[in-house]
Amino acid sequence: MNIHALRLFYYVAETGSVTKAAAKLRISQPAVTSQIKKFEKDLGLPLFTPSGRGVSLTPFGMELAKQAGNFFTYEEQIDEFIEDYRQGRIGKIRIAATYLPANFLIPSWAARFKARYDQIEVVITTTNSRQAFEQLNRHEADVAIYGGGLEGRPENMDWVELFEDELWFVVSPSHPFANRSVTLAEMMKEPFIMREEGSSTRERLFSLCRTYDLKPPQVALQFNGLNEAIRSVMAGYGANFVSSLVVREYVERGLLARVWVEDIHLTNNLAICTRSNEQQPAIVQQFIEICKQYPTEV
Amino acid sequence: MNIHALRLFYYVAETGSVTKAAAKLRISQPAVTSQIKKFEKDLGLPLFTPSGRGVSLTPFGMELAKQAGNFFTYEEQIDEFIEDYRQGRIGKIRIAATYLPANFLIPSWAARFKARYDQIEVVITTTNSRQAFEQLNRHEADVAIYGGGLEGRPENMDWVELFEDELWFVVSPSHPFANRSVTLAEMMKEPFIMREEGSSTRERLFSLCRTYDLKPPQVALQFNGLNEAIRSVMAGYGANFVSSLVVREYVERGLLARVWVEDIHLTNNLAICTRSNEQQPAIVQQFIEICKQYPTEV
DNA sequence: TAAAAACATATATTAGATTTATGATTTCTT
DNA sequence: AAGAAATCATAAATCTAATATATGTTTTTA
Repeated sequence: MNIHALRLFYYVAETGSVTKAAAKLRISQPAVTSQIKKFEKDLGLPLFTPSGRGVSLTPFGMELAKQAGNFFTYEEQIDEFIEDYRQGRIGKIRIAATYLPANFLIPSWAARFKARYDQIEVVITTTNSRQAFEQLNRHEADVAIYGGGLEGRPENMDWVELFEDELWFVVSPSHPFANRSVTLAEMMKEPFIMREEGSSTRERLFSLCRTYDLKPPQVALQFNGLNEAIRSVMAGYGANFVSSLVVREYVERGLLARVWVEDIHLTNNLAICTRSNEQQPAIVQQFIEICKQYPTEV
Repeated sequence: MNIHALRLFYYVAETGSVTKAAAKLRISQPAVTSQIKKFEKDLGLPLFTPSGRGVSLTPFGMELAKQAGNFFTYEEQIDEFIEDYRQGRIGKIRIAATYLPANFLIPSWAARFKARYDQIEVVITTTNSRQAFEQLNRHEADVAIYGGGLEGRPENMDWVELFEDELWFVVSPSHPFANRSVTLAEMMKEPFIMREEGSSTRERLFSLCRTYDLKPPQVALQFNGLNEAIRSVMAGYGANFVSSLVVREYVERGLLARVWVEDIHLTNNLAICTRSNEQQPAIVQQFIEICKQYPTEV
């Protein structure tokens, strides 16, 4: 494919105008026009249609512009990689993670990694799971670390499963349900401390209610962070449904108490995810090795 | 970044030899050497070190080769995407249609089309005939499917005629005119169930009255849908003037009755319309083929 | 209706990639 | 060990392809 032509096309698609694209590229307008025309002829498909005194994209053009966008983003990443190397900053690893791993797992992995590769920059971005995969797809991240259900995992990814982690119902130790066994219906009558929308645990609790045809619990308080939510549970403001990894220590120290809800056994599947059919840089492979070696050491 | 140079570099890295890379690329060996040298100078980092009478990669070269491999794999994927689109394996077809075809013809065509090209998105917009052509002109639709008179068809369009369809006067079976032959003047004294303004059948009935210098019929009821209008005719609220395609089944089942109006034989011409002097994408051609093959199979 | 804006086309120019010819170094062969 | 073969490097000439300049066409705006 003619990448030069693809690039000019992409600029036109982005700016919506041949003239503007030419200005941005600092070349003449006819240079852009002729490249686009030739490109369309090569492809055998039209990219633009006249629209007033400008142009607008065909459906195919729109799709191609998206692809081109990702492609040139990747090109930029390679440039950055080269620049890092030239500057002697041997490298960088960019991790997109959901809340749980970012707060409870990555800190120890990153520390171990840094101890061995102290020159390597480790950049961690915390997002929800959808955005994590989008970042990976757009080559804005090298790996995604994901804790959640098995459903809804994207196709074009390689998965390295780390471990399974139980989801627990927890309340304050002074709560009547503390260390008792109750039905799901009873549990759902309690007020809950909730995380923000997009939290996979929140979604799973709600879908659990739909499955068993129960009214979702009342939302006592809502927090945009896991620690804050847990602190609020300890203070007795409501119940929570949360990864055992996060609360085990609190339960052991008697600051939180489990509630055994009959027949409900959900797990979070923790996994490291990379784009499939791709050769990963050595440092990325090294990082994944460390994660596999010390999966749960907090 | 110089992608051309990156490509030559990648071939050398893959084959492990400048000469072999040149042979694979079908260019001369000095062409490859000079590009690599220039690339190394641009980057400010060496990619190869001499090794015997050949070359071998530096650590940086190895990492860059991985990145380049992924990058060119992505390029190939874009090529495949383009090829898929060109072959009509993926894509979108946007159909602007008038009421009759959108309700009575396109459903079966679209089903057949989808069965063969399940990756293709089919978007159907129902409008009146004028707007259908405007959409086509503005490149907001790929084809227009039009049922109506031959007059008033825009110039700059290519037409594929599908079939002719008689327009019938119909009444409820208990109506005194049922299965009888009457004059146009007599027919026009009956109250009519009318479609909304902009309906081409409505327009043609009114222009028929003008032609024969008759007062237009009284409007018994007006509906914004064809099915609703027909149901109202069956219930005996008035007469209608409608495509035989729509009512044939009702007439055969004795739910509606024709009225033969002397010397009046109007037809709807059903046609598929595309912008002329344009090469249509393969999928659009395929869709038109299906329409031609099964014109009236409801 | 004239002016301005935006894209298209034709021709000329220029940048840069390739070829050809040849040199330098290393390895293989006998 | 010497000559042949293989491999990469360099220099000059050639050729391809992208760009610039000038101008035309269409559409919108004043």
